[in-house]
Amino acid sequence: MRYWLFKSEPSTWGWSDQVAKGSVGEEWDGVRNYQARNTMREMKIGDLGFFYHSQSEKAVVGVVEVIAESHPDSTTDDERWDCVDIKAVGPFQTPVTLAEIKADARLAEMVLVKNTRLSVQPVTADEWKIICEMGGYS
DNA sequence: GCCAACGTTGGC
DNA sequence: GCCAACGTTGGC
Repeated sequence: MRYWLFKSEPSTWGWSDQVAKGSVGEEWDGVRNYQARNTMREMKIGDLGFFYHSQSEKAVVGVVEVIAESHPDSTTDDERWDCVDIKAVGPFQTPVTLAEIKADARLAEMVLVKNTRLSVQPVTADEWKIICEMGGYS
């Protein structure tokens, strides 16, 4: 079991949109970046991920689960682009902000901090645990 | 709204 | 194959 982070602008596709899809979930489509795509290709069904709101909010707001492994992105005919499907699992009691993450020395090596522009990222088991605790998620 | 960082494209 | 130009993302 591995852990990941999915970044989205809430105005385009937010946590509430993801929740509205329920257990059916939704494609994490629209990714046009090789590094992010390669990360998605490593995902397995049952892996968990953080759902992060970029732009105005800049916070981890909930947890999602991978429900379909990498497959062609239905929003393009370009066969270079794949994506996975995810469903919402549950919200954080308290969103964990980027500022809080940056303020915690244990999280200084997070991809979220080191490579701010990457939209799909790996998260280590330690980072996962720390952020879940910060968010009151169990 | 600005700007830095980064990825991609295209000319040579 | 290199590198300049350009476009996009995302934090501030």
